[in-house]
Amino acid sequence: MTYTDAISASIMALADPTRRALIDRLRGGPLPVCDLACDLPISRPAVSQHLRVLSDAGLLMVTPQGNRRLYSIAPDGISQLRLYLDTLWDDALAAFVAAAKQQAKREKDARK
Amino acid sequence: MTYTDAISASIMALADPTRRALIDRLRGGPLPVCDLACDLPISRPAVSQHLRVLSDAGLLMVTPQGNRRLYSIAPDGISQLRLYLDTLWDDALAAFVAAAKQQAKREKDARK
DNA sequence: ACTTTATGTAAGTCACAACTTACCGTAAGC
DNA sequence: GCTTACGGTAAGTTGTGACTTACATAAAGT
Repeated sequence: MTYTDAISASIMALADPTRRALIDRLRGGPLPVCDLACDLPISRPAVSQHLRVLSDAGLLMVTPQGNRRLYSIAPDGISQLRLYLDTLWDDALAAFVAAAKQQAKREKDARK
Repeated sequence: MTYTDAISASIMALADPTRRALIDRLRGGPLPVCDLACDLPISRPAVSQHLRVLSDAGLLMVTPQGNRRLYSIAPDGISQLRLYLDTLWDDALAAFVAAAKQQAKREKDARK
């Protein structure tokens, strides 16, 4: 289960509101840093640092294009997170159903 | 899109490694605080605080049972996160495909 | 009734991460 | 070649959040 480390990095990267804003801004397609920074209330270096974190987590790709660097969402990174949540959801639901059954059984026994 | 705030709280709650450990520990079913705290390297109050954060984020449910409080994963909370990631993945994939097409077109034009 | 067990809350400490400014490359445009 | 956009890195500051210990509460056991 070494894959957990990648998941960990992804979730921690997405935890910051500014970084989620960046991700949401990239939903439409690739954008250069200046476009991302101009409508955020923080400095451009701060944006660069956030982009670094997101890239390291495997959530973003970079494609240098002449003078600029186009950032875009990496579907693979999102996919891994989805997978993690899917198994978590399965387990949670199974546990929920089991707990409900157990509760019903207890109530039935109590009525006797 | 007020739902983003709930998502925000969920992701930030899951960002902490200790809290993810708690969640993973609860995959099997409900557990009291002492069971959760005993195999973690931090104090029990710290665990209580983490459980509070997870509960506030809608990721955990509590069912008091006599002396103890049983914590369990709230499927609804996980479900909301899954939904968020699903739309994000859809957008990311669409953007990826669009970018690939655009790239192919550029290369075709360049060959002429 | 008293003690023990299980848990939450308060207050204070400390490390870290999210900023800032300053600086350094590198590709375009004139 | 110089200047101007674009963007990453370095170093320093600071707010926040993850701990700690100490205390409070409430149900169970004896």
